[in-house]
Amino acid sequence: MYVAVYPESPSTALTSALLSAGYKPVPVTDVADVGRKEPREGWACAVVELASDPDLGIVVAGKLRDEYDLGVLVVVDRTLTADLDGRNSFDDFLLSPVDTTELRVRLARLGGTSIEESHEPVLRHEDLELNTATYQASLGSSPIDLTYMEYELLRFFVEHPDRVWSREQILSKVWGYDYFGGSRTVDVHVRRLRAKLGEKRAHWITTVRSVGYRFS
Amino acid sequence: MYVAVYPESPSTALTSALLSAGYKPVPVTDVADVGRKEPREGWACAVVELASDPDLGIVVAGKLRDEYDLGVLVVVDRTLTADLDGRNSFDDFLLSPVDTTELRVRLARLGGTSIEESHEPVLRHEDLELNTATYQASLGSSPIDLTYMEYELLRFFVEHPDRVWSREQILSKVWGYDYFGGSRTVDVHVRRLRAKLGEKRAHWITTVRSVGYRFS
DNA sequence: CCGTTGTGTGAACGCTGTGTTACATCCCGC
DNA sequence: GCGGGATGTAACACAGCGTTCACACAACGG
Repeated sequence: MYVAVYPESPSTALTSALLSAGYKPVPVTDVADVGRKEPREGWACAVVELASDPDLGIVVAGKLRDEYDLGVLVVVDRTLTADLDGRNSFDDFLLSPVDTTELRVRLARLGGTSIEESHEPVLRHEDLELNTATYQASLGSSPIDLTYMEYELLRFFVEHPDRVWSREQILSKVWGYDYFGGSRTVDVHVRRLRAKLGEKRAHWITTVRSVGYRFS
Repeated sequence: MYVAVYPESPSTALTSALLSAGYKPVPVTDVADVGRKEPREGWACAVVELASDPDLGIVVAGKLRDEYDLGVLVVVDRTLTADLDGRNSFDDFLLSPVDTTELRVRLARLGGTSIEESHEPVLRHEDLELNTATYQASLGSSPIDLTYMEYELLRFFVEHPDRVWSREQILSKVWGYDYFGGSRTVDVHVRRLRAKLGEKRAHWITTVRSVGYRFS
């Protein structure tokens, strides 16, 4: 995980914090240097330390983000925090003295799954996707049409895989604690789910005889 | 600029920092309380303090973001920072003790993104245009005549597409959180909207049976 | 091999949720 | 106050869906 660090001579505190967080800091002298020194696997993100020339640092941050499409974390002295107000040329910032754990978490948020994706509450299982915000489901690229109870049941399974659930447990968890109905209801819905999942994926729901069902 | 603050009894340090940053903190007891106490102008964002029960706080943060579409800032004790790693149920975080300036900048960054959108006087969806300044709507080049409630409902949908909204959520967001009326009201207005949108575009509003409506 | 028990499957039933219409009420300009 | 449009509410019909039933089949033990 290589991280481009500007300016060329970052504080030793920042460098050691980056190292102990598991990153390899690479100092760069200017924006173009980021292109020249880019490692084969690419940059994880960039860190810009605002020190002697805060305004220049802000500009560099913007260029790194716009021209190189990097996530940019700005490290700012506590006394200069107000300078960041209204700026949007960086993705996140951090006050110095740097807290190593905070640095690690913020870099992980930058580098990890993009913010857009993480905004969507999507449950996945292999090529199945359940978008809990839109109540839409899809297998691979093709959407599948699930009724309300089918969706709720499948969501329960995806959220609680790899263990056996009795029909009574499933009824109380999916249909509600106060539900009184025959346990065969679960059977029928499981069957319909299997049918809609298709032959290849029907075995995701395993019958455990005289116990219940398991999803995996 | 109202800010929903969870849990109900936030630390005095946080409260005073919010006040001196120019925000009005409103303590909420739980997720549903956010709907009940929502001011007319809406929330600027939400702040969740992780204290006695960090896991619960994380869950609440996620619900505030997903169900109420709020920007969520989490305040975490330095010793608990690592708990945030890998979590994505919030938009930003802040270490305590709270630095007032840092708080102000981070809240501005949170609110700023949504303000940008709402500052645009014209909302669009495909060939639909809603001019929020003049309260006029048009499909392609032909203007359509919407009543006040129709306009407000359509605006809500255009501003919050691609997710399901329950009738209760729509009522509280469009009609006002203190509105008590039958949820069939929503049905009827949705129907009127569909009629005015025309046959070709009526499906923009999808019925999600036993859940609500989705605009996309 | 048979009897029992548990599960898959298809069809039928009944109910809930929704679309739709009609009507009552409210609001505002005249 | 009157008229007309906008909005809320009630009533009804229907489609979709969940539940139940009946039966066939599979699994298991003796």
